[in-house]
Order: sequence, then C-alpha cells, then structure tokens
Amino acid sequence: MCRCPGIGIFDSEFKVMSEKSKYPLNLPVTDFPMKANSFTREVEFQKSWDDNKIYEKSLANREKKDKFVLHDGPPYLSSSKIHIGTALNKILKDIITKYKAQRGFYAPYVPGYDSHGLPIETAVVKDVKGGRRSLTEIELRERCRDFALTNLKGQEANFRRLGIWGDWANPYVTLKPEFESTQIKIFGKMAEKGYLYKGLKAVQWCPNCETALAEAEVEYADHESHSIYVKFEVEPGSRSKLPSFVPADETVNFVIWTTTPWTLPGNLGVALHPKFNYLFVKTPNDGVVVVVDELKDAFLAAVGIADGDVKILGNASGKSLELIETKHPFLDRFSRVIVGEHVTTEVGTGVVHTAPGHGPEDFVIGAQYNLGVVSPVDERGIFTADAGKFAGNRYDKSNPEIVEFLREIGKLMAHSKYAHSYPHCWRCKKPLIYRATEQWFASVDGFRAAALKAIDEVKWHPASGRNRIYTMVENRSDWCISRQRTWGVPIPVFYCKACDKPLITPESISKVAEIFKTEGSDSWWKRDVKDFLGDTKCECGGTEFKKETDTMDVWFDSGVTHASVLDARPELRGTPCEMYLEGSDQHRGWFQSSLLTSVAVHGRAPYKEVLTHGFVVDENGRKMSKSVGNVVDPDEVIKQYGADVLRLWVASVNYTDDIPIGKNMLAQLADVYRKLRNTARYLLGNLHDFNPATDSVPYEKLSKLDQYVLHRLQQVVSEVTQDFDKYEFFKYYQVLQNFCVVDLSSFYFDIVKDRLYTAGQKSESRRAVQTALNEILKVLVRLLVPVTPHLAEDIWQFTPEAIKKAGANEESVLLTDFPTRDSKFVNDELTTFWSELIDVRYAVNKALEEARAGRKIGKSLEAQVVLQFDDAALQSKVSSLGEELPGFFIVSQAKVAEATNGKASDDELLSELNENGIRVRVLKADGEKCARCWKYSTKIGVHQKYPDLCDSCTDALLETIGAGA
RNA sequence: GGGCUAUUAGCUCAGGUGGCUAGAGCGCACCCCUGAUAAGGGUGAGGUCCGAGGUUCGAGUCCUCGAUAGCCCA
Repeated sequence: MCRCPGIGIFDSEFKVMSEKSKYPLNLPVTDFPMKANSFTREVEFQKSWDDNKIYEKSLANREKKDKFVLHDGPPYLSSSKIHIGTALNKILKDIITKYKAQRGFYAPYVPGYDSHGLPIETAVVKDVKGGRRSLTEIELRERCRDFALTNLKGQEANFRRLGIWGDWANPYVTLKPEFESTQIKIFGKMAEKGYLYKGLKAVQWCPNCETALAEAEVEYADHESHSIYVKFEVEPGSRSKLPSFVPADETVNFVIWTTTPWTLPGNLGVALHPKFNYLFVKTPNDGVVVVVDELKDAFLAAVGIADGDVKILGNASGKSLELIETKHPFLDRFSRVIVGEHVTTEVGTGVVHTAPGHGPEDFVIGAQYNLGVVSPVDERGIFTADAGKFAGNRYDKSNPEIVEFLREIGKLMAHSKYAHSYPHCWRCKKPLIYRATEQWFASVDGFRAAALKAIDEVKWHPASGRNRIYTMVENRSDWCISRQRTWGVPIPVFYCKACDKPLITPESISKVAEIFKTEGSDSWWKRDVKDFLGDTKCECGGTEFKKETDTMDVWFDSGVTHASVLDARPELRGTPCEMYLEGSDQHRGWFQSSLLTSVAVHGRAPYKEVLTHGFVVDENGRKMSKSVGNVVDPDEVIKQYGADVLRLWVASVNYTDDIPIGKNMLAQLADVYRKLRNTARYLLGNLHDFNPATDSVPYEKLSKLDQYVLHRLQQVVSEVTQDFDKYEFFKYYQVLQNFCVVDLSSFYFDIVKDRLYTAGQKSESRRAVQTALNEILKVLVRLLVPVTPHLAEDIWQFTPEAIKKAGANEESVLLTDFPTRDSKFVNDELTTFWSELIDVRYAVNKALEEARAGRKIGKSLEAQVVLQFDDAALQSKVSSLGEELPGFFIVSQAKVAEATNGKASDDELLSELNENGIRVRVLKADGEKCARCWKYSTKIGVHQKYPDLCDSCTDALLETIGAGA
C-alpha cells in the first residue's frame, strides 16, 4: 500500500459534491488534517509562539491582574537529556501555568537549573587525565561550568520541545554571579541570627588522598581486619548501679567486639540495646563478663572458654544498665554505658564500642548522650597527642600495637583475623576511615518551632504531604552545610592565621556578595584575602587571614531560590509565591531546604501551596531501570506520537501515586488524541460556511436537541473548571473524553449529520446546528489549551475567519481565556428529558442490531421503528419530538403506536424487542430511497424535474441552487 | 527494620457519612456504513473490588494482620 506522508494532507479532503451523487450536499469543508503530523507541526507551532512572543504577550495582557507564580524547582544539570519523570514534572507545571493564565492570572514561569555539586564534579574529573590533582581549582571549576552549561542547553531543548512556555531567554541558574551573590547574603543573614555554627562530624576520609569522600565515592572491597574482644571494667563508683546478684568482690566487665582496634583511643561509650537481655557470666579468669544472651555461646567459643567453666549469675535489660561508667581499657577516662536501637545481635557481644569521632551512628548516639567527640587522627591518618602512647603512629600500623598492648594489660579476651567487606577510596583504592572533622551547621533547633508553624500555614496537595514534612522537620538534626568540594559556592568565612578564630561579619559578607555579583564565586579562588577583608583585624590582633575551603551543600543553593529568584526578580513579585510543585522526594529535599532558609530569614514559608507527584513506573508498577530495560524515553515518545500525546498522558493519570507509563498506554492515549482531533475536524468542516454574526439562530429557536448539547457543554465546562482548580487533571481527561465520545461523536454529531448535509444550506434547521457547533468549537478549543496546546493551536489556525472575527480574534489560542459556564444555555430539565429518551434510543439500537444481525437491514435508514410504551408519560415525551423522531433514531420513519395496538406479528417485522416497558418493532422503511438524503420516503419524485428525490430534498435543493431551477 | 502512600475489568479512572445483580471511557470481539473515510455507527464479552480474619442484618466501603509496589529514612 502506498503511504505517502505529507501528500494530500493540506488538500481539501472533503468534497461539496459527492462523486456518487449528482445533487449538491452541504458536506464538511476543511483543510484541518486528520493526521497530526506532530513531529514537524508541533515544532512549527513552538517556533511561531517564540517568534510572535506569545508567552510575553500573555503576561503583558494580564500584568495588572492577581499573580499566580509557580516557582520552578531546578532540575540538576548532570545530564543533557531529561528523563520521563522530569518531563512529567515540567508538563504538570505547564498545564497549571497555562490554565492560570487563561483564567486571567498574571502567571510568569521562570525555569531554573541546579548547577553545582558533587555529581557534576565527579563526572568532569572522570574524564581528566591525571585526575583532579592535575587541575587547579579554577581549571576544575571552569570545566564543571562548561559541563553544566552544555547540559543546560540540552535540557532546555528537551523542555521546549514539550511545549513548555516560560522565560527561556532568562532562566535562573545557581552558578550565575547574581544568584551566588544573593546566596552569600542569605548565608550572612543566617549567621547574623546565630543560626550557623562550626561543629564536628564524622565523615568518610581517605588518609592517602587526604580528603573527605561522599557516599558515591566509596567503593566496597574485601579487607582483612583484626577481630578483638575487649573488656571494659565497671569503675568502682558505678558498682551500686549493678544488679544485686553481682558479688561485691568480683570485677565486672562489659565486653565489646570490634574490627578496628585503632578506633579505641576515640572510645567514649559502650552501647547496649535497651530491650535486649544481658547475661552476667562468671568466668574462670576474667571475672564477671556482660554479654547479650543471644550471643553468649558464640562469644564463649570465640574467646575459648568452655561452657561448663562458666556460671550465669543473672540477667538484666540493657535499659537497666544505662549510665553505668566503665574504665577505658588504656586511657585515663571513663566510657559510659548507653543504649540505642542500632545495637544488633548479628555478630559480636551485643555490647558496642562507641567512638563518636569514627562513625556516623556513634556520632548520632554520642550527641544524644553528650559524650563529646574524640578523633585523635589527623588528615594523614596519624595519631595525635590525644591518642596517648600511640601518638605519631599511622592508624593502620597501630592496629597490631594496640592489640598487643591490650593483651599485655589483660584487657584482651580474644584476637583473630577477620575478612569482610570494607569501604575503600574509589580513587586510590585504599581503605577509608571515619574521622571527625569540623563542618558548618545550620542550627535547625534555632528555628524549628517557627518552621513547624510555617508548615501549617501552607496548603499541601495531597494533604498527607503536610505530615510527611512535619515529622521530618520535627525530628531532623542540624543541617550540615559544609562540603569538602571545589564545585560550589564557597562558605564565606575567614580564619585568623594567628588564633584560628572564624571571621564572619556583615561587612565581610557584604564585600563577598559585592565581588561575587560581578565576578562570580571564582573570585574566591582567584582573589587575595585582602580584596575581601581589606585591613580587618582579628580580636586577637591578627591581621593575616585565610579563606574557608569548604563549599556549600547544593541543597543550600536551591534552598535560597526564594531569595535569589522570587525576591530578586521584580517580575515574580516576591515571596511567598503561589506554588512549588515537585516529586514527593522533595519533602526531604527542596521543599525542606527552601522552607528552612526562608523561615530562618523571614520567619515564613516561601510558598502558599505545595503540590507533589509520585514517581514514574512501568506498566507493571515497577520502577524504571536501565538493567531491567523498562525505561521510557520522552524523546522516543515524542518521535512516535508527539508532545501532545505525552502531555495527554500526564493529564490522564492520577499523579498522586506511582505513575505508570508504557507502550499500551501510549497507544491508547494516541487513540484518544485522534478522537479529540477528529471531533475538532468535524466541527471545523461543518462550520466552513457559518458566520456567527449573521447566521446564528436564537436560543429559543434551536431544537431541543441543540439546546441539550449546549446544556451538556456547560456541564462539561463546570466540571472541568473544578477539576483544574483542584489540579485533578485525570478527571478533566475523563470528562473531556466522555463528552467527545458519548455526547458528541456517537450521539449529537451522528444525529445532526442529516440536517447539516441535506437541509438547505442556509435553512434555519442547519444554521441551528451550526450555532451549537460553533459554541462547542469555541469552548473545546480553549479547554484543550492547557493540556494539548499544539492541538488547540492547530484547530485555532484552521478556524474559519468569520468565526474568529466574531469571537476572540487572538493571534494564538494561547492568548484566549478559559471558557466559563454560560448560564443562558443551562437548563437542568433538559438532562432529565433526554436521559429517558436516550434509554429509548438504546432500546431501538438493540432492536436494529438484531435486524442487522439477521441480515435484514444494513444501515439503520433502511428501517422504520414502531414504539409502544407502558408508561404514558414516557410515551408523550417521545411523541413530543414529533418530526425529529426518525432523525433521533437515524431511521427513515418512526412512530409511536397506541399501547392497545399490539397485535400479532406483521409480515414486514424484521425484529422485535420488549423490555423495561418499551416495545420496539423494526420494519422495513416505507417508500423508495431518496437519491440525495438516502432516507426512504413515500414522497419521491413530487417535483417532476427530480424524479428520484424526496420532497424535503427537493425543497432544500431549490433553496440552495435558487428557486425556479 | 521504620515512616508515608497505594492496590476496583487488558488500560486509565468513578464508586461522600457501609445498603439493590460494582460503573464510565478506551481497548478487545462481532456486525454495519462508505457523504467525518488511514474516519464514523451499533451490539457484546470482560471484575474471588490484592489476600486472610473480624465488626455488622449487610463491607469495594469500617477494624486487625499480611502480601506486593513506590518514595523517604535507617
């Protein structure tokens, strides 16, 4: 078969004169193509919107109106291609901004990008020969910037291809100087309020590379460690807290198990599980030892004590032993018994060596007990003076020494080698250590109450989002803002070289912000300290300063967009904005970082409403992953179906939960898209000769059916408006689809075709239909704008001039207003009236289908129907249609018979149906087939010139071609 | 392991405060039309409402437990 894309698409495929009929009909005329040809057409529309500045005009038109600002959450620039979830997010935003603009709001949309941070730095370094150390900081940053901006171009192209409108010429980017400058100011304000402090935190550290590592830079590999069991003796002052069954003359030892002997100098506690059962075991040579019940046997085996040689003195819960002090095995300090849920019975003794400077869990639990942090290891992995006799040794070389020393002083119960998986540096492949380092923190405690209050002043969609973020903020610890990275905004702090005191003052902040505003944050590395501080003096009298080397967490970058974008750009009219809209993971991410910085500085949330969506999964509800091969690429979807189908997908699903997508769904969405398109095509084709200004028929003169479809149209407008206002686009999708399929295509359009095609071209009955079709077109094309703007624009461009001139004659459909319910068309009685008639029509169709199945008729016009009703009221309703009745059933004749006239079968009876008090008899139509309208009639050839036409066709024809012909 | 959310026909969705044989559109099957034509119309077949208990005269709807999936934590 010849399939020639493009050919014939712009030709008129509708014909005024059928080849098979010698008589003229009023057939549809339009160049609106049935096929969308989205691949090229959508891009053309997008270009014309750009060229004609449609977005800018939309804003200008509504400049004096209330604002609705949806503030864009910045996608991260680690890739030049967006994935389907990003497409969904941007489309949702676009549906909302387009809708709000149509509703008359001033609704600017400024897209943003998140451009700093580790993943970009990592991606860049990966391609550098010789590794990061072969680059200066500035060189590395330049490469990162290029990488980010290249990706920005790619993502921008992807977004624009989706039909997203906005200020693409001026997006916000976190690496722009003015952005960075504002970020510094926010940091300064938080410092001024006392919300920032420097504290210790255990981070993964590579002693070889002398740098902190992020989670993504850690590789796990097999490693052989020392496995040791060590006694922590209860100090005399705590003996009273022991259970009474413990004999006073026995030493009592909590026994810990560890694979990192070198961390013992950092030990500050021994952790038990509050609910576990701990045994007090009398041993031959080690006094009483305390271990968890479940691991007692494994422990005895490990330390080589026979089961028969011990005696269980009693037991106690972990909780009951809390706060007992033990002696550090070799340093002159105590190690406190603490309890935590993180203790397990998988391996060891159920008594956990706790060194807050050497592990994140230890750090957290240590903070709860105020144990402090001891981390006697420098950046090269060498013990400091705090490590006592091991000072000066490398941590790993000290392992055997510590083991040996423990043995000497009698604290070691067992020692062996232990092979396990252990974190290694991805770069040098050497083992990592946890090391406490100084970091900058935002004290969430300082404004937690205000943040929680702010959360309750925001409208969350769905409502469960409120609880989600509330509990997170309620429980979160302080926010560590420091990153040991180069690609980011520097933490604007200086240190006195003499006393090491940090310097951060309104003046220093203001100077840094000022320089950043013109030169960007590169200046931090390029410029001398003096440029920022002048001749500032430290309190100690020192005049020499050094710059902080840490950069800020990228969540701080994006967390200040309310200041650096909303407040900074006049056209966005400041904070709070109307809406943030992101995936539900952002309750922990952007929603929270934005809230925290905004509350810290302004005492309120930066947004009035927050809308969240779920994650895109495949058709089986599984998450997408490359290895499974179920990833849907938005590019591919656009190539095959176009952006509007993808947008229709977004509108069709309930995005609150997981959002499925796949081949079947897309194929079905393409079907729905085609239905919408063909609905529009029917409207356009049948309105080609209609001028609303002169041809409209007054409402009272419309048929009851025309009035009904207009009433339904108003219902649709009402429902759809509610759906949009509640952001429930899937309801809009259902309503719209139902309306096009049920009310229009298979009902009104089908019935009314006869009037349109065969009545006199200018007859009132045809003009009445066109009056209704015109209203439908006007509404429908606008309803399509938020979700399928390209389709709407396509329809708009093919709308006959007379119709455009009579209505909103905008150059683009994107500049029109959203339709409102027109009360002059509302008449609820029509719904009750027609719903019963539609039931009758359904019965008639069933009867006709039976006749068709029996090969008695083909098309329904070959039949006539005779109806009888048990219900007199229904009968009179049906009768009231009068001459419209045959058209309503699309048969040649229809009549209502008296209920008594129900005698036996007629010879002509083709089928019969009797149910629900409705009796339908189908007979062959009376008379001959009219050559023009194809209806059967007994009045064929009443005009001698037209022997094969029925009377009404003759009239219509004479009217159309002029009387006297 | 914890928190949150979800689970109704092949697909996308309806089913306020528990009450008739659980609905819609699409898709599918069969048929018709050939003057919306790579369109249009008609009829029909599809559901142990995730599972198991429980409350109740009655549960898709309420309660408990569990399964599966997604997100966030640990």
